[in-house]
Amino acid sequence: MKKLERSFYLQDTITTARELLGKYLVHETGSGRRAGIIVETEAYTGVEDKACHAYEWKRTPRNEVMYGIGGTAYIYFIYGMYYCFNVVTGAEDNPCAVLIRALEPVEGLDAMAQARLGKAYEELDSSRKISLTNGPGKLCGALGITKSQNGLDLCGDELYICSGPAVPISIKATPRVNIGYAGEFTDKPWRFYLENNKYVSKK
DNA sequence: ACGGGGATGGGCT
DNA sequence: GCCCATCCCCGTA
Repeated sequence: MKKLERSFYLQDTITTARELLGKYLVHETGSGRRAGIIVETEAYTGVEDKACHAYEWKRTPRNEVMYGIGGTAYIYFIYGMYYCFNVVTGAEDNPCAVLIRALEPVEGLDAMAQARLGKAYEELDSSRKISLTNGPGKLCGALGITKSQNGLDLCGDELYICSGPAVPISIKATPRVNIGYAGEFTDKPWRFYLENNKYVSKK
């Protein structure tokens, strides 16, 4: 299990979104490591993509880090209560990102259960175990990801992604979730997930 | 099973 | 003052 290098993140956004499936997302917190396998992603392909925060070169304090180099963490606050974690892709000044939508928990299960529900992992029924990380806001809660990690370099030591086991995987593609405002981009099949994985957020 | 609606507050016009 | 790349609960069946 090797930390992904810069070159991985410099690939085009859709390739990166597909290749992130099966990789390990790791957060080294003050109280231990929390990690999970990435099972669902969405590609936001840049200034032409009406669903992308940087559509038409929009540049504000919130999305500023999207203009950085591939391999930067882009984390934003949404709906008054949740965070979403994204991986910036491609060269600088080419603002694209991949939203991580779901994880399969691997390490730090008790810390995740504590963070989300205030309980020990083994106290949870199976549906509560699944709902620990089967959505973008949920996985941030479980891993302890907040705005304070916005802009971190994923080639660093706090928040990073590792290669997974070389296992055959089957990838499904569908339209992205909750972007009905994006006109002709609404139906682009840029959401990817591991088929048959029970931690995927929907269908 | 499925759907409707409320929570909740930063970000931006 | 409206929007939002979400989540969870509480109806109906």
